[in-house]
This record gives sequence, C-alpha cells and structure tokens, in this order.
Amino acid sequence: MSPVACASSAGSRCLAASRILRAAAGRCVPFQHSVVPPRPALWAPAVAVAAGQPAEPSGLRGGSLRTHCSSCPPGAAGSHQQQDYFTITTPLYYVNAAPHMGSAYPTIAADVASRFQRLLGKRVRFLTGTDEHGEKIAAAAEKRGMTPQAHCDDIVAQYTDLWGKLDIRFDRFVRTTESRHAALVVDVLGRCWERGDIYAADYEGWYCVDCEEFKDEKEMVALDGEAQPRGCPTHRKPCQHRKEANYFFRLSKYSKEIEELLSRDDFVQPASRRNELMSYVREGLRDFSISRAAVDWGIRVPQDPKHTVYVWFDALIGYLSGLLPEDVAPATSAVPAHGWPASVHVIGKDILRFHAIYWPGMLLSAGLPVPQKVYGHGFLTKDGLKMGKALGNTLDPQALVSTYGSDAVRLYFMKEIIFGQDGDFSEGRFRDVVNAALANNLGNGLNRTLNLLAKFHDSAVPLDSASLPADLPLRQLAAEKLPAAAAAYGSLSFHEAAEAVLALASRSNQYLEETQPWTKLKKGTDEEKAEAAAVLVAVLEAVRCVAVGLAPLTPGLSRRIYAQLGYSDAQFEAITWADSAWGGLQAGHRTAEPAPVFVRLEAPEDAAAAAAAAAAKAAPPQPSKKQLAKQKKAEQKAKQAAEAEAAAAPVTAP
RNA sequence: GGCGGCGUAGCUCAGCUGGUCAGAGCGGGGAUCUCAUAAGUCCCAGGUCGGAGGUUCGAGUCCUCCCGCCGCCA
Repeated sequence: MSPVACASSAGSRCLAASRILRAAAGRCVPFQHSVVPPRPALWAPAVAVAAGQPAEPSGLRGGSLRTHCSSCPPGAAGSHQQQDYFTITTPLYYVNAAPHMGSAYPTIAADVASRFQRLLGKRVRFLTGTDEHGEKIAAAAEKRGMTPQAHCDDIVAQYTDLWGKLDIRFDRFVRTTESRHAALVVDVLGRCWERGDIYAADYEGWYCVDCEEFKDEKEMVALDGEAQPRGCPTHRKPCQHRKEANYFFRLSKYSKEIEELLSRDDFVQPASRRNELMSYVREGLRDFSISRAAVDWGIRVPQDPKHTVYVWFDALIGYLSGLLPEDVAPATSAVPAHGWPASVHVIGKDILRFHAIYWPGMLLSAGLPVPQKVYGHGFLTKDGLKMGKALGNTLDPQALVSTYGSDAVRLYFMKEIIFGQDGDFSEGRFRDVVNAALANNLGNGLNRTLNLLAKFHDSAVPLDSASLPADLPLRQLAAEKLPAAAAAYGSLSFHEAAEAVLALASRSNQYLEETQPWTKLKKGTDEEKAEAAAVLVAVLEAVRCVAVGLAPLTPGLSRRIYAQLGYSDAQFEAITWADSAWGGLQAGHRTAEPAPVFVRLEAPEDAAAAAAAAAAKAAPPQPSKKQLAKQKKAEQKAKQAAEAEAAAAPVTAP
C-alpha cells in the first residue's frame, strides 16, 4: 500500500486506499462519522486577522503588489497571463495517526508553490486541512481511550505543529468536522439532488463485520470445508451477504464531459497519470454511492435523515468549504468569489480517480467549475523500500525536522525527488546532498566573500551591483537562471528550480577562484584592488539573487542570507520575485558580521553508531583516504595557525 | 489476466522525435589552494544503457520476444 498520503496498511483511508461505493456489486467502504459541535476553522498561526476581513498571507504585508514580473515567462502555469489569484490545495489528511512523510511531502510542495506565487504578487490561497470522518478514527480514538473529538483535536494539533516546524504557510486549514463544512455539504448535495443526479438504489454485496467493509467477490477466500470463496481474507470469517439501500450519484451522466476534461494536456499532470484515467473512463463510468444507512454519525442527508453522507462526497467538498471566509455564509453560490476554481490540487497518485473523475462530476452537477489542474505526485520510499509501520520502515518527519531543520528537509524533498516521479529517501544521501548544496557551495561561498568584504572594506559595499558590466558572466548567468527557475516553479518542477538557482552559487565559487580577489586585495595595485572589490560585489549580488530564488524552497536560509547581507527582516518579508533580478545591492550598504548561514548536517551520534554497526556487518568501516588526508591537513592547518598567531602582532578587537 | 509506466555510472537522474559509439549532481580517488563553514578550485576513475533477437550504413533511442519493478482495472 502506498506510503504517500497513507502510511497505514490496506483498508485505511486518507482520501486514499479505500474503495468507493459503486452501483456495481461487491464494492463498499464502510465509514463512521461523529457529529461534533461546531468549531471555528483554524487559521494560519502567522496571520493576524482583523475583524470582518479575510486573512492575508503575511508575505505580502508591506510589500507592493506587482502586476507584471519581467522574470516570469509567458504562459507558465500560474503566471500573470492567467488569473490574478492562485488557489492550491493538499489532500485533507486523515487523522487516524500523527502526520507522516507522505503527508508532509505534498504539503511542502504546496507551500513552495504558494510562496513562489506570493512572490509574483498573486492573491494566494493555500488550503490544507484534515478529514476527520470515518470508522478508522473512531477505532483509533477508542484504542486511545479518547472520544473521537478529543483524538481528532490531538492529531490536528500534531499536524499544525509539524507544519509550523516545516515553515508551512497555509492560508486555510479546514476540518471536515466543522459545522460550516457540513452546511456546505448539505447545500451541494441539495443542488445535485435538485438536478436529478441523486437516486436511491440498493447496494448488495458480501460484508465482513470485523472489517466493516464490503468485499469484492474476487477478494474473498474459501474457508475450511467450503467450496465457494466467501471468507474475509483478513479475518478468515464468513462474510455476510447484505443488501442495503443507498443513495447514488449519477456519475455516468457526466461521462462525456469528464472524458473531454481528461483529454486536456493541462488538467491531469504529469501526463503519465492521464492514461490510466482514460482507460478507466473508457470502460464506462458507473454511478457511486454517496450515502450510508448503517453509519450513525456523519452529516445527515436532509432528504432522508436515516442516511449519512458518504465520506468521499463529504471530504472533497472540504476544498470548497475551506475557501469560504468565516463571515461568508456557507453557500455553494458563494464559492466562486473566494478562490474557486482551484489552480491546482496537489494529491498523491493513489487518489487520482477521486479528484479527476468523481470530483469533476460532482462539481458539474452542482453547477461549479472544475479545478484547473490535478497534479498526482509520486510515492516516497525509504532506503529503496516501501514505507509503512507494518513494514517497519518509517520516516518520521517530526524527527527529521527536529534533527536537521526545516530548510534541509524541504530542500531534499524538493530538489532530490522529481515531483511526479517516485522518489527515495536515505539519510546518508540526504545529508550529503544538502551539505553539498547549502553548506559547502552556497553557505561557504557567502561566508568567504563576506569575510573578505569585512576585512578589506569594513563590510561596506564599495559600488552598485547594477553598475557591473552587463556581460559579466555571473550577471548573465543570473539573467538566465532566475527566469528558468520561475518557469520551473510555475510547472511544479521544483528540482529544476533548485538546480537552476544553485547553479549561480556554484558559478560564484568558480568566479572567486578565477579571480582570486584575496590576493589582489592584499597585494594588488589600486586598480587591481578595485577589480577585486567588484568581484566581491558581484558574488554577493549573485548570492542575494540566489536567496530570493531559493526563498520558496528554503525560506529560513534565505532570510538568514538576507540578514547576513545586511537587510532587515522587514526587507526580506517585502521581497518579490522581481528582487531575484540583478541589481539589488547598492554602494554604501553594510553587510553584517559574517557568520555561517547553514550549519553542515552531521549524523546524530546514535544514528551514526547504528549506521556504523550496520556497516560493520556488511564491510569493515574505513574512513576514506580523502577524509584521512583532510583530517591531517586540518591538524597541520591548526598547527600553522597557532604558529602564525604566535608570531603575529596583537590583533585589535573589533 | 487486461492496460499503462519504468529498468542508463555505487546513489539520484538527464539523454530517449535514430548520428561527437552516453552526460550531470552526489558519493569515490588524485592534485592544488588557504579568502572561507574539515570549505573552494582543477583533474580522474566508474557504464553488458535489464536480457535476447531484428530493422538500419549506424540504436541507449525504432520493432519483437523474454526477465524484473511500479501503478490502474477485473
């Protein structure tokens, strides 16, 4: 079972794995719903909301809104040529357990996309939240000796806590237990009903009491002494033949529209996802059940209070209810004025069908536009293996972010895994690639340059970066790479965006080696010293561009780079994508006291010991020759430094 | 079983509309430097492009079969 969006084993749901009730025999998913008191929607913690006003993302506060960005390529998804808003959603995560990497991954991606769109000046609505209905919730709560509501509240707190640690800046956090959500579900259902798209029909199939689930005939196994396969494969107990009345949604009525939708290049992405959906549609869309009579708690169907709304119908509408501000009555007609249709639903590939087929059908029935895009990202593995508690292979995002920090986690998953493809996490590789990019390349490059500026120019920028020649290779590379990064961000190609921006940092280090300003600054002529000063400005300006370019991916690091360059937090908060263009650093500007902006990642001791022990089994641990040589050099350096210090004149404290 | 996707250096990937008989990053090895975060820079090694056939002057790239992995559907 897919680890993404759902770490649990088969049968669990997080807008995932579970199968939807359909008119065909043998398909059913049980769920339970707890009717809970109304609760306010959670707002993003960073945003202070004035009474009666919708929340605004803090990133834009104080910044000027721009209507055009020269860095932005024409036609890019989410670009200015399209609407002036940007609505992005993650799945509404199932709160049967604490968040796992499978939910953190798409949330990070949505946050990166949101931050980029905010830098462009868009009115961004980043919607995430939780789906709190279902029998698994009740079971998990009971197991913990808690009410379902208390359980949900606790898990939701863990989600928001983790999102805070991962620098997730959502605008809306919707919970499907909110009364406003229920009200909108009822309203949407009413519209579909009036349209004639809901009808009563019997659903029958084989039911396992222990699973609380209907079984497909193929799934069942033959029990002892029986010829016919009628047993639950999990519990090995006889399934009961059940027939119950349900309400069904007339999805088949919208087959043509949905097939046309799926034929579009830009609706379902990546392109490989479309094929399986087209195959599914061509088999003929069948109506699906949207109610359950057997489940006591849930949103009551007003037209027949013996029924509660089936959880998929309910949860998908969270994308609508979550957009509505508190002061707006929960009505379907209000939704288009508040960021609908969504620009992109970011989802795991395992729940594509619900988002690309059922959801559009529901929306068409309710008279609402469909989302602009559904992006099915790939699955994650760890050390090449599927993740899952049952498999004993888990990746705890809380532990990861606590150990290594938000920027490292975000960069790895965005840069090293191609969004849309499956990807792997291994801790050694994680440290290596993050260190290489952020500590050794970018961080050291900035530090060495700031130290030179401090030493030879008292941290004052000697000239305008805009005055540097337009044909300066570093400047030209910036002019090439930052627009490329913008295009990549717009296409949700985060690894390409990261590579494009970081290429500028790499080139900066090369440029320093080519020009060796430290030599010229020490011993050069006045002209040579001026040239060297220009090199420092060029490199610092390039790093400033990199900071803006990386801001969606590594907001904390970018902020620290800006601080090191002498800018205030307010100045950082006010940046726009236009600031990624060359020319921001001005003569006279003072940089801060040099300090590392990214501390290299080290293996935790226990983990390192465990890794060493594991490696010892496979092969004797041996430090590489390079490492030994490096240690030796370090010792020599320390010795030389001590000797030099002893011989040098006393140094005046700054 | 049907359909679809994938298999390229130790790892992660590009190339994949036929033509320097394969590249990048990370890791590894060597050299060099000391402005700097045990960093930087330069150089090098690593490839049966899953396997076997075929088409072609020429195939990682097109066709067939087989093997393995993943996804969807029954």
